[in-house]
Amino acid sequence: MDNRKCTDRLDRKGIRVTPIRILVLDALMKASGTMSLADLETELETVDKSSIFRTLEIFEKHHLVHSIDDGTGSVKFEVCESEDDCSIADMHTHFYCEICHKTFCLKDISAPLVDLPEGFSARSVNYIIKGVCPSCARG
Amino acid sequence: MDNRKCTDRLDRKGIRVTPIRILVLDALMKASGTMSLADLETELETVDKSSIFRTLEIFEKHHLVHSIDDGTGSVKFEVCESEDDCSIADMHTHFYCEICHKTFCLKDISAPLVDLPEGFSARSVNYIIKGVCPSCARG
DNA sequence: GTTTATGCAAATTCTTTGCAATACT
DNA sequence: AGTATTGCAAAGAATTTGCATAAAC
Repeated sequence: MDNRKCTDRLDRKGIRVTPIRILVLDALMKASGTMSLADLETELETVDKSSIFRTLEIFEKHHLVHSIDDGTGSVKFEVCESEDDCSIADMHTHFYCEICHKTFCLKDISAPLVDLPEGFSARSVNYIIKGVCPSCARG
Repeated sequence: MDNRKCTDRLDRKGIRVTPIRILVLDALMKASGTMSLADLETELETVDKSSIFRTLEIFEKHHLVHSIDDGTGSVKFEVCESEDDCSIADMHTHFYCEICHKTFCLKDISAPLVDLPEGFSARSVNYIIKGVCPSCARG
């Protein structure tokens, strides 16, 4: 576990460093894709669900992670790409496979932002494409 | 209530017509925006939650309605625009106001569809922009 | 010593299912 | 008669909160 990296990042965000916060952040940073609260609970056996929940709440408020709702009924979390802020430009496309029920982060594809009618102002974008992933299409 | 219009539409989709299905479809067609199961439950006092749920399930399977997950924790439903099918091209942009917690259908703005990497095939798109709506921005 | 974080348990909310009763064909 | 639909009740799943304990400043 890269304790140092996590500690630094928490520090820079002005989030007080605690063992649990390091564990949660580390798990998220190591994750290949997104993680749900349940995923984190499974991975961090020793840590209580509510602690993880509140940790994620803090992380999100400080724009260290963002949440993605892929329509599966459980919200997914992901560490923000850019260190400084989690802007709209930072949001990328997600793909949900209806066969294997996995959510893929297509980090190279940023979420499109359409022009909104007069008066609407955007703060974040949730862009999920659902369909069949390559490995499910094969087999 | 425009009984006739609902009956016709159900017929054309090959969905057996029942009083409840007419009620649910009518409520959805009259709605200015999207409706959650809870919204429908409130509006159709006499009808049980589970009946509405199963009705929506059937409607969705027959592409008469589609569901939108706006990340609020309750799935919203909406009658498909095109009579025939509810294709990707049919999906439009939704806007969720973080102040008043309302979901707006921007029917004129179709949901963008990015190019996916080799192997991924898209079946539907969920595109939600979150921010502040005109009336909340004002007051 | 006061504030903040954590764990446990339980409440809430939303969704889904089992089953008996009813209505339709 | 036999199938499909509905209501009631309750199960499930995910999220959220209250409160007491423990840790940090």
